[in-house]
Amino acid sequence: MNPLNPATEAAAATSAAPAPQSNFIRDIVVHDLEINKFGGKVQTRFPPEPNGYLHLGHAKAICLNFGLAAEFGGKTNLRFDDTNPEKEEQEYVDSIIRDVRWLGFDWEDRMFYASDYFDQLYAWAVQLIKADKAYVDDLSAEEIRKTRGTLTEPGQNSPYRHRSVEENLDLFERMRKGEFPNGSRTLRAKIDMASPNLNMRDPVMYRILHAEHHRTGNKWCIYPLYDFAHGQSDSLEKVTHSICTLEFEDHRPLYNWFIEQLGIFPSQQIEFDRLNLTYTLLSKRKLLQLVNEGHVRGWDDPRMPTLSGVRRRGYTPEALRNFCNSIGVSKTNGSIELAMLEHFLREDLNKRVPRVMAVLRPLKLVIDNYPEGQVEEMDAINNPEDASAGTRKVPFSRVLYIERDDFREIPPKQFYRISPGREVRLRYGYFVTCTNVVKDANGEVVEVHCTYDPATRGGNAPDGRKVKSTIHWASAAHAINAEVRVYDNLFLKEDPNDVEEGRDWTSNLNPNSLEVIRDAKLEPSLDKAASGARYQFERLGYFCVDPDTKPGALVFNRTVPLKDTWAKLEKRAA
RNA sequence: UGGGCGGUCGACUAAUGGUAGGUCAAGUGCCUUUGGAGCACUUUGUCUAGGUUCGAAUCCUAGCCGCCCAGCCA
Repeated sequence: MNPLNPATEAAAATSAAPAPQSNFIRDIVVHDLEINKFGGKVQTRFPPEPNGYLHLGHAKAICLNFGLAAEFGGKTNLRFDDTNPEKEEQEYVDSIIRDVRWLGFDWEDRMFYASDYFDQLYAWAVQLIKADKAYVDDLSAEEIRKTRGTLTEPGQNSPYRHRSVEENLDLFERMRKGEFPNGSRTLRAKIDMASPNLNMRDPVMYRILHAEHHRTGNKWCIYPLYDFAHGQSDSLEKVTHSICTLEFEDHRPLYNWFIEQLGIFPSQQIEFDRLNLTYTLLSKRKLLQLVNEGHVRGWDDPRMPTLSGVRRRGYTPEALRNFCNSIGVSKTNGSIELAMLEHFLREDLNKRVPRVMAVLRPLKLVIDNYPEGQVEEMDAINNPEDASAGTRKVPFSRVLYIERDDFREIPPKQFYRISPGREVRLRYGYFVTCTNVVKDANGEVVEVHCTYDPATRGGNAPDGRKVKSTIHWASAAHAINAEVRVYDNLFLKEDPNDVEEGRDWTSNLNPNSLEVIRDAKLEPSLDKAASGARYQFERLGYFCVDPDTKPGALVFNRTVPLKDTWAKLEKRAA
């Protein structure tokens, strides 16, 4: 068997990925190419702030940026937008690098940091001061807020707006030298305090922050804000199409204003809709809160929508890419059903992952007429979707474990599994007919007894008789024990932010998002399963080996259950 | 309320003045040694009202609804 694990992933054949469908950004690129807008070049970038772990929303942005450039022979840079030393950390940089690589993208030698450009940005600020387009303001944060105006009223000019160029130059230089405390002064662009776009009301370009930066250390005590760093960083990297999310639409006029005033390469900002997924929160701030408040075990908790979380859960990069390429890109705010993501996950796993038998909630099945002490090695197919995956042997004996759910003393309508008097097939084993059950003092069934038909070895009856269902099993004497972590949605509501007055989104957390099963019974071929290896537990779902696994103590995560027609029928009947 | 941006099957997304199509979901049937997978079929849609036009999802006008913006966050 060749279970897929992360180590061999890069070498694994990429499943037939749907070609990214047309979208409005691609159309713009095609058009720009036609009119030779950027000399026939396409340059994009993925610009995360290293203040948290990447999540599925970032996967969409990554696929879009790298996909677009690749399609048109361009390049994509990885750039860390690290202009706020108070929130950024090396740990996050490292995780981002790991995650983008894992998703399958390569920025070659083009890994940059906004902090690489601090000297240039400073020089540009000086240039704007000299052009009387920027000034040092002594107003406090509070005062700036008060004089900014409101959505309907214009703001008022700062009393410091008309300082001389010389004084501004001097003050800005002294800000840089560290002569002033945090918050005492800012550098502001001189635009228009009456603009209907609040971003144009003399936005702050630099603030004083006596804080150590994860890369520049204590070199700086003033740091540029996003608006004074992002566009120029794009420009320096000759980014042709600067793709960002919708909330930056209002910033585009400012983005363009700085580029025009500075007379630098005119990168073009294009905004698209953020990814929203049902039953999922995609906000770094809230994910951080989940981690900090201990609602999950960490950024890579398999219930987290972070890339490290879904990786640990058993998602494949291929599934994620196929999903991202299929959901489209637009400007409408919507929410994609989680079922869509899971579809692409199952589609990929189904084709590539070996099948194996595992019993999660064991119930003893005794075959009364099977010879005591006899063991047969049954042939089992590793992957019916892939003949090259071959076969394996699975030991069969008199006492087996079956799934508790596969037995009903009184079978409901349409329940085809084991119940008294009914014949079913044990996968790769024999036909067995349930004869009676043993109950404990509480009346709970603890043992199911049956007889087998020796003529049906392997699972076929020579007389051609059919059976309604096939049951998976594990030989009691040979099964290995494992812990299995079964996950459900982290949130109870489709929209986790949908809360009644006075409550917050954490009240929508699903208290049963994790169920730990400690005594699952697995077929013995799994005893050497390596961390990260993925399997389909037949009839149950896809599972992968968690890194918590220790020698002799296997731990599996349920990646996603198989579609379950019976569960659906049962639910509908209820 | 000022500004910006949106509204196409249940969800997502195409159609760029000329047959409203695809994927997911849902349903029906076939097939099946996984009630898995696969195959076939089916249901449901252009926010509203006017207008332009031979012809409008697309253009115009007026509404309605939703999202974003008042950080020295990004």
